[in-house]
Amino acid sequence: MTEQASPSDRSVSAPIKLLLVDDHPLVRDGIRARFEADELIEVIGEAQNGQQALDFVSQKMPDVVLMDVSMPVMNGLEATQHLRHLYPTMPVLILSMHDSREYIQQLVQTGASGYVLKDVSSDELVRAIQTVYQGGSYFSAGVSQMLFQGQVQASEQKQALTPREETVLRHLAEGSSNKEIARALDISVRTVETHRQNIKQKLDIHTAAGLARYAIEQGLVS
Amino acid sequence: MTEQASPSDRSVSAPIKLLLVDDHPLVRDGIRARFEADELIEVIGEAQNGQQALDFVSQKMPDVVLMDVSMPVMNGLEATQHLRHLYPTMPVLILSMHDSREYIQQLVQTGASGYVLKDVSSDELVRAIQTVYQGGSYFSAGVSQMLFQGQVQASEQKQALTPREETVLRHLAEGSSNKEIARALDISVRTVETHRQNIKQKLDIHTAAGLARYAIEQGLVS
DNA sequence: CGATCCCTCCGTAAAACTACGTAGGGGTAT
DNA sequence: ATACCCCTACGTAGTTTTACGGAGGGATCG
Repeated sequence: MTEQASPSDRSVSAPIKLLLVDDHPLVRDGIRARFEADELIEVIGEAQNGQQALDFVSQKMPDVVLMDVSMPVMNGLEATQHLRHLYPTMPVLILSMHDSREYIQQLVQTGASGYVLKDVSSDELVRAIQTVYQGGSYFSAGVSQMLFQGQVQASEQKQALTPREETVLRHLAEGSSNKEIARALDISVRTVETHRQNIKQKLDIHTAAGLARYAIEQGLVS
Repeated sequence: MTEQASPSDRSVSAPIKLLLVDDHPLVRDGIRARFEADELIEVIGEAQNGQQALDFVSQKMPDVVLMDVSMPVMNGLEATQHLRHLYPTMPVLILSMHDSREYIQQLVQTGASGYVLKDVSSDELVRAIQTVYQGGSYFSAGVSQMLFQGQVQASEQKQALTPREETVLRHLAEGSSNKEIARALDISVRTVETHRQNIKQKLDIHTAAGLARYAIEQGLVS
């Protein structure tokens, strides 16, 4: 009978206060609609990008943040980093379409409490939210496998790209050749090649197409 | 007082029967939830991919098909082509995340009655459905501009890829080299090269990264 | 049957990319 | 000042991709 809602008496007291972060109104509407009839979860706010999410959290503290990854202005990865820094205990559940390993690992290392793919059912989403609210971790089927596959060597290698490398990668992913990138950035082709080498080594990707794919998944282009 | 519902008396008789085609349960749930309270539109079925959509349409004729583009098994473009062929008058409203020109033009030329981006509001989606049901066309803001920009020269060039070419492109966009693709498909490296050449020529793209980007935009991968 | 398209494979040559190394200059942190 | 990282650039070598050409077998359609 305390005022403070603790995980164990959640179902009989206040619902879980959820902040919804996704740039697609349709997706937000959908999730909101699903939770409207649900007494365990209450959507107390929506945000269209990471920046709005941070603003909202600073005003009304939600219990859980449900976060899309690819968004304009500030993407889910950055937003999660900030959130983790500002509110270390606030659970962030990632809602994403992508199931690539590098992607997920990066987010988990950043501090996400869970990761669900957008092809989950509503019911599974509810379970995931409840789980992270109670301090646990939740990962969709398939996601967890990937995490534990290459965890050992992956945890220390995945290095962040330097700003310049990111620029080169962006151009590359748009379909430019080394020569074109060199012209655009006004540097030598050899330098572009060097950057490309370093990128490939850091990401452990070995084809131009693979790099393009990675860049797009990261939201670096288009 | 006729049994047959005509566009003009829609609001006082039977609601618009809608088929929902999207591979993400969350999106389907969301749209369905939005229309549950709406008496003008009734979701009479859902499909996770183009094949299922065709199957459903052949059994229960919906008034409008709301179709996502990037889906496994059979994507929205193919499905729309088939639908247009089988049921020339059935309105197909495309619901997509992508706003690239080639993309939209291809779909419109295929026979889609409308094209809305996934960042529309629910209300706009309702208007779009009503519009195409009544025989009109509906395009999100921004989309229509693109359509009329480069309409002239674009209408005759963009050739469709053959199934085999699409398969090769898919592998390529996942980051595989020609050698790896050849092994995977059990064909010669030279054949893969030929396919790649033909793809590049058809799409007028000249780098592996560009092809990967195109494939991802088309929803061929991940 | 002829025409056409698709898939398969090859030759040749140039261009681009990959892989590994080295290295100087500039900035920054300790 | 020393160490470290980033950006720049080059050498060399091998591999892959790009670009152009031709060609045979199989399926389909008129």
